[in-house]
Amino acid sequence: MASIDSIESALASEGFRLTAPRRALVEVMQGLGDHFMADDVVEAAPAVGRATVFRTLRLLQDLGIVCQVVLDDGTAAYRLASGGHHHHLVCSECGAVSDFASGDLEGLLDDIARRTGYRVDAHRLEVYGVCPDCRAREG
Amino acid sequence: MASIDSIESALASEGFRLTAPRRALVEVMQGLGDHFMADDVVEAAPAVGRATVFRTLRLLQDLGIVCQVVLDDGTAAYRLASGGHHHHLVCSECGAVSDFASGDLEGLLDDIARRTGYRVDAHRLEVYGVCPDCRAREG
DNA sequence: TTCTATGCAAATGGTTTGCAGTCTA
DNA sequence: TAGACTGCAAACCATTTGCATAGAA
Repeated sequence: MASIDSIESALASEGFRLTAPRRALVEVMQGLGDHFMADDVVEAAPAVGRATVFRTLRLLQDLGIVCQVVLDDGTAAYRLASGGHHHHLVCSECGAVSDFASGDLEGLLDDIARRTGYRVDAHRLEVYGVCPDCRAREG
Repeated sequence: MASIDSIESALASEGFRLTAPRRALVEVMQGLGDHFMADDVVEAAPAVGRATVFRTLRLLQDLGIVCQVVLDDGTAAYRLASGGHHHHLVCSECGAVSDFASGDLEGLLDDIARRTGYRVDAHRLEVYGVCPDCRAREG
């Protein structure tokens, strides 16, 4: 999870400032756990206006500080990005979201490019299952 | 692309009927190409009520006849499913959506399961790039 | 002082729901 | 005739926008 300082410099490098409301929002997001909806942030930061929450989420997403997770049911949630390219592992039982990187996917994408003639630029992989904790709980 | 007949039996096997509006919607979707938004269907089928379009899309999605495509920008579109598990290849230039199956991904998922302790049940992979036609057009 | 950022409230857009009427087995 | 299905319109909900104000360089 990115530190406030690194977020501040990421903003600065694009000409944006880490204002008080933005700082408050980042802190709230850090407290919200591994994923959250826009509305969770709105509720957890009552001092910050709704519009600012959405504007900030979009800004942070553009900067790669926040990323989207597509859940099981197709709805989207947000998450503080762990940095670098990664994929999400979503637990269908408890909703936990964690991430993983996978170099192995690159070979697969090369293969797809070769077979289809596409130039492959980006991808999105979400994996759904049951996390170790939930598996243990269920025996 | 599934035929009307196969869709009718898929519906029947779950106790649903292929009514006239539903048939009209499927025909409209077939004419809409490789992907479409709910609203495209609403506009292309003026004789069918908006609510029926949404109810039918959901029904067909539950039956696996229609699938969701998550586009580049995170918005979701629909598509008549090609049957079986597959992934989507989305062209960022022209928006074309095609699909591909990939057995190679299974090994990768096994590996993820092994490393994380998750029981992996499902996944969603969307690949974004530029299709051969667009690449040719741009030289 | 100038430009960015904010808050509020209203507008928007897509999706769902309530309900009375229609169709079909 | 009973149950599934439909259309319409209203309700809903999340997100965006307009605009006047506040704040930082």
